[in-house]
Amino acid sequence: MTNTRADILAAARGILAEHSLADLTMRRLATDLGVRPNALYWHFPNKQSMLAALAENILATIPGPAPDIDWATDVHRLATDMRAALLAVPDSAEVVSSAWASGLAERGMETTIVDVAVAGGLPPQVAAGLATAICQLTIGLTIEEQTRTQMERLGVTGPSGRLFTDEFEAALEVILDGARFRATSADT
Amino acid sequence: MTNTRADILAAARGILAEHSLADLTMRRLATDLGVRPNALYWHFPNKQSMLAALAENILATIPGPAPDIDWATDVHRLATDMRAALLAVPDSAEVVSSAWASGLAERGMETTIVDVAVAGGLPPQVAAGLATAICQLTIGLTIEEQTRTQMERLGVTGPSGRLFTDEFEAALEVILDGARFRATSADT
DNA sequence: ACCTGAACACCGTTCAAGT
DNA sequence: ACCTGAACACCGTTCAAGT
Repeated sequence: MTNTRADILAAARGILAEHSLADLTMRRLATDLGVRPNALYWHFPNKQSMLAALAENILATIPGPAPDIDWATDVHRLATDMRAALLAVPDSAEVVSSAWASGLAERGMETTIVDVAVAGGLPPQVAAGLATAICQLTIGLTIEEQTRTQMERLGVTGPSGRLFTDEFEAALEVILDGARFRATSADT
Repeated sequence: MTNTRADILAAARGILAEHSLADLTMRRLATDLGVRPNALYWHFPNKQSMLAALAENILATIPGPAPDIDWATDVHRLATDMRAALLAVPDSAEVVSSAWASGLAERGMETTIVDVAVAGGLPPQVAAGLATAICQLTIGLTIEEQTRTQMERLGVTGPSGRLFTDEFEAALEVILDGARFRATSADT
C-alpha cells in the first residue's frame, strides 16, 4: 500500500477528471489512495507543494522547441499545445495559475517561449513580453473556460455562448503580430 | 448594528489590506462587523457572490473612456489604471480572476476596452482579442506580483528580483503594437 | 429588515507512535 | 521508508427562531 509521488499526482488528476478542484482535498486524495490524510505529508510538506508538482506534471507532456521552423509558427504551436494540455485536465488552469504565482513550480513554458523567440532574432525584452503575454492569456482564458465547463457540468448554468477557441486565436494573433512587428522593425 | 452590503465590502477590503485573501473568511468578516457568521447570508447568497461584488467594487474606481485621445493611448491608460486599482488592494487580482471566471461579476473593463478600440476604428474581432489579451495579462501578472508581495510580507521568501512593472510594460507594448499593426493594415 | 443559536459536514496540518 | 491514531483549530452553510 506504499504510494509514490507519482501515484499521488495520478490520483489528483483522477479527482480533477471525475470531479473538480473543489473536491481535490488532501483528505479525499488520501481516501482515494487508501491511506490516512496525514500520510500525504510524508510525500509533500503541504498542499501547495503538491499542487505545484501537479501543475508541472500537467504541462510536462508539451513537446519542446521544434528546430528549423519559423519562430512565430513555433510559438503559436507552443501556445496551442499548452492550451490543449490544460483543457485535457479539468480545472488545471487554475492549478497552474496558483502554482506559478506561488513560485513553487518551474515555469518551463515561459522560458521555452523566450528561448524560441530569442533564437528567432527577437530582442530579449520583446521576447520576455511576448512570453508573459502568451502565458497569461492562455492560463487566464482557460481558467474562464474550465470554470464555465464545470458550472455547466453541475447544471448551475447553461452554455455561455462564448467561443473560447476563437477568443484565444484572436488574442494570440494580436500578440504575435506585435512581436512580429518588433522583430522586423528591429532588423531595419 | 445593522450592516449594509457596502459595510460588508468595506470590511472585506479591510481584511485584504491588513491581512490576506486566506484570512478573508465569512467567519472573520462577520467578527469584524460585530455579527454572527450566518448574518452575512442575509446580504449575500454565498461567499462567491460576496467576492464577485467585491471585485466590481475594487475596479469601480477606474475612470471610463477619455474622449478625443488616440485609442491606443487610452487603452494603455485603461490597462495601467486597472493594474493600479488592483495593486491598491492586496490579493485583489486573485479575487477579480475568480469573480470573472465565475460569471457572477460584471466585466466592465473588458467591454470598455472593446468600445474604445472599435471607436478608434479597429475591427471588432481585433478589438475583442486586444481586450482579452490585456485583461488576462493585467490580472495574471498582478496575481503573481501580489502573491509575491504577500510571501515577502509573511517572511517566507525574500524579494523575487522580478521587475513587474517592466514586465507589464513590455508585454503591454507587444499587445498594443499588434493591435496597431492590425489597425493600419485594415486601413490600406 | 436584519440578526442569533445551534448545528452539520467538512477542511489542512501536527505530533508522537507504529512497522 | 512509509503509515496510523488522535487531536487542534478552523471552514461554509442551513434552518428555525428572535426582534
